[in-house]
Amino acid sequence: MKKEQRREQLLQHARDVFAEKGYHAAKIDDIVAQASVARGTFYLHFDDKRRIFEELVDDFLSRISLAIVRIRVDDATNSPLAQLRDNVFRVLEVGLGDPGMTKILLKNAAGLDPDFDRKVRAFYRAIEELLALSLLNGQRMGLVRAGDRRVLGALALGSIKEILLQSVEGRITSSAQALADEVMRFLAGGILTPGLLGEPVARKERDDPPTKTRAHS
Amino acid sequence: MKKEQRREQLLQHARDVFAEKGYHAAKIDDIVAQASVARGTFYLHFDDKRRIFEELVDDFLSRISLAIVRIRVDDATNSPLAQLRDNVFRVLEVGLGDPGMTKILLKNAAGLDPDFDRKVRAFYRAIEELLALSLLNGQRMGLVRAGDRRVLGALALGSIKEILLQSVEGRITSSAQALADEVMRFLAGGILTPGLLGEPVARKERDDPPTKTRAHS
Amino acid sequence: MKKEQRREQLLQHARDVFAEKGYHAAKIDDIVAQASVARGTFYLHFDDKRRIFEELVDDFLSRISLAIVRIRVDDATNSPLAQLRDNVFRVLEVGLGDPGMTKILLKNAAGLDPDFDRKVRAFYRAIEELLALSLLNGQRMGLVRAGDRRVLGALALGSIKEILLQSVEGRITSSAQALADEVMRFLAGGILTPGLLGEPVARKERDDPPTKTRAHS
Amino acid sequence: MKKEQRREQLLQHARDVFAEKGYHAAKIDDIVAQASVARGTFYLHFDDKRRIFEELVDDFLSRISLAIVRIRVDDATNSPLAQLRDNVFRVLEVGLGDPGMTKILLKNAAGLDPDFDRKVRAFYRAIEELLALSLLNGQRMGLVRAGDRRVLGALALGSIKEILLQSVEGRITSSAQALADEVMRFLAGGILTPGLLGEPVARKERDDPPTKTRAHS
DNA sequence: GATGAATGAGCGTTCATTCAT
DNA sequence: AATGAATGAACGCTCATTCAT
Repeated sequence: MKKEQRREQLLQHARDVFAEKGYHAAKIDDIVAQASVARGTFYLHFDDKRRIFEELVDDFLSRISLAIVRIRVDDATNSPLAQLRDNVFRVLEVGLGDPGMTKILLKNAAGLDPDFDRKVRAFYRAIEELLALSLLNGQRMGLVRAGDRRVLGALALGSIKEILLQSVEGRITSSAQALADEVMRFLAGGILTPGLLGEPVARKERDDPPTKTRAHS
Repeated sequence: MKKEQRREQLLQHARDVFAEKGYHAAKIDDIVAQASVARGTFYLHFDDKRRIFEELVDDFLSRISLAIVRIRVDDATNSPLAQLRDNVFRVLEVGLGDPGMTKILLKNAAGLDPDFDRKVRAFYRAIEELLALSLLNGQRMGLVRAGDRRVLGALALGSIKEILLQSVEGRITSSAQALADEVMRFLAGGILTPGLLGEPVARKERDDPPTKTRAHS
Repeated sequence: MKKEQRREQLLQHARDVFAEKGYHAAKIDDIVAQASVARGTFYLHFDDKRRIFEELVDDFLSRISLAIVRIRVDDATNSPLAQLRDNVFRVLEVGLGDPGMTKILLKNAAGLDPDFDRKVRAFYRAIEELLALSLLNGQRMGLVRAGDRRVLGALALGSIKEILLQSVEGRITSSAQALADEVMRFLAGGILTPGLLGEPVARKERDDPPTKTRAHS
Repeated sequence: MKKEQRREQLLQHARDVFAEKGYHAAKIDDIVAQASVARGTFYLHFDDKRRIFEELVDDFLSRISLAIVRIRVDDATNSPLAQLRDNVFRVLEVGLGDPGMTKILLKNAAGLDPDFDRKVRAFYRAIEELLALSLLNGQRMGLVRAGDRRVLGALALGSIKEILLQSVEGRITSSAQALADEVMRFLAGGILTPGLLGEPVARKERDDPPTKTRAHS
């Protein structure tokens, strides 16, 4: 059990150092100094620098993944909307509960290591796929307005990511509950006073959205 | 200006290399190889690696800054809403016009260099301040619904950032125009069908938002 | 041309250091110190430690290989025996001409690096094959007495290797010419006074030597 | 003696590991893993890595030394030649009986450790001295032909070393008996058909051999 | 005696930066 | 201005050895 404790201790300290300095600026020396162990001890528990980071990221990503529960339309007690709100809440809760990893994942999303970059990219792809699918279902049920699901998904995802980022950087200090409510309010009605932009509701749902191709490369 | 050309050439190649490999994986050797000059030549034009990157970032950030025009309420020809839409459009246009820098700024937002981190942070702070101010004005004019301006700002900012990110990564392929419209639609009415969440409009504007303090550390 | 000189200089110094300390005890620092260049300079010319060593070994082995000329039975001016003697002489000459590499190859013949071990082994195998073949031809021509060619080859090869080893270690100080003569005398008549062991000449040549299998594992 | 058993067990496993991987590639971890003991246990029985290796080498060298019995001219039952043959046989027997140590001693003869290098060198010097002395006696008795005893000794020694090397590497598979006979045949008459090189017997014995000094350094 | 976690000196390698030509 | 060889600080990692339990 002692060994497992050391491991855990090193993981925590590593997380802190990575969060504070970023992957590249975080030296093995920083981690072991913070943990007050010798350099060799680190390699007793982890194969190399990349590995401990990967373990931290894997753990965090799986916690996020577990926080997202696929929405069930036949749930009697929780409406799809309530389930969506719960998902948002749980993701925010996980993120706020581990500010270090949240910061790393949101700010150092690439350029650390080819393998690692791929992993993070795959994670986001999965999220985006799930979102697109949920939005399609939402559209079919009349809960989500018409529009390109990729774009709608990006808009929603971006909102949540930024809320998380500013929270872990201390610029927003609300609770996960309050923020989840804010996000839901945002998704439900934007931030502008209703009626300003004409009638967005009138649009018909389309499976193939008429997105014009971009002009510039 | 032979010298100025060299400089410019190096800047372009450096941008490409940085965009492709990220700051740390981009070696001076890669840059000079792309530019077909000797290694020493690089240092004839730039003090060091950090500096050329900083110059690229500075240039990009100032182009973004120039794209954002403070909204004037007394503009006869353009409503505040139209001005907002123009801002969104121009920012998207700048971002899509320089996918390399956009990618770097959105994915490697930290951990490159202490000085550089500070600069990016300062840029975002400025944007956020401007946003908060604009939102306050919007609330006063009845254009923006009530709510914590920091949170509202983050929600809006995040949407745009994510749209940009997914665009430069090729997962969204609409034009800046179309995307600006989508963003405006989002800000105006969210993505959910109206009326689902009760009456969000009924809330009163509050300068001090009643955000509950977070439970977990 | 300057670069090639540096390379050559490093090769020479590396050879000396390797010869003096052996592969493992030879540190990059030793090599660069001996060459009076900075550590980085080494890596400007060679990929890594293994590589410079490999280059030295490859070069030496190919010089040895070139010294060995396949014996031609139809050579009018040089009898097969004279050709054999020339081969022995040239091999000794190459070995004595590069005592450092000779010492390394004869004393550190294994345990340096898996790739390198394989290379040396392959070299010796090739030599042994050539020897066995030459001995077969010699037997057919009546120049070589009957006996297991592998064993005969090993006996001859071992003599030459030991002569070389003791020469480069300073315990034997004769010239390559004199040593070649000694080796030929040895191959021709051993070291014992003739007639002591009965009639070794009476044996018949056998292609399949009757070597008893060993008793102990 | 529980402790003595442990020691012995570790020695055997260490010998196997050293033989398989060579001194440097053999890690303490490999040895204790083979022996199924904890790492600390190793240091309960041996001072350090060099020591256990030294012990193995010492043991092997002394077994070789014991196999070599000084030739007695006044032995009624065994002629000097028969005693020589017995020596060769016993050395081969010891070598073939411990292929691991034989391989190490013949292939990693240097570069392991300064102290150890010295010890091996001293052993070979002793062998060579003994050989030179025996050859002198042989010459005086008319059993050994004239010639530089150092060179003659090297030629004989090299033959035996190579036979051993190729045997433990599996390229020669004869028994120690058969190989001893082959070696004796070789020492008695070389490998060439008699009479090919003129009359080597005609030379007179000289205490100071007329070896020309080498031309190249 | 046995264990195995902890130690830390040491080394190979990288790469931004300098400078003689 | 241009070149590219040279520099050396810095860092990740290994592994023989120690020591508390």
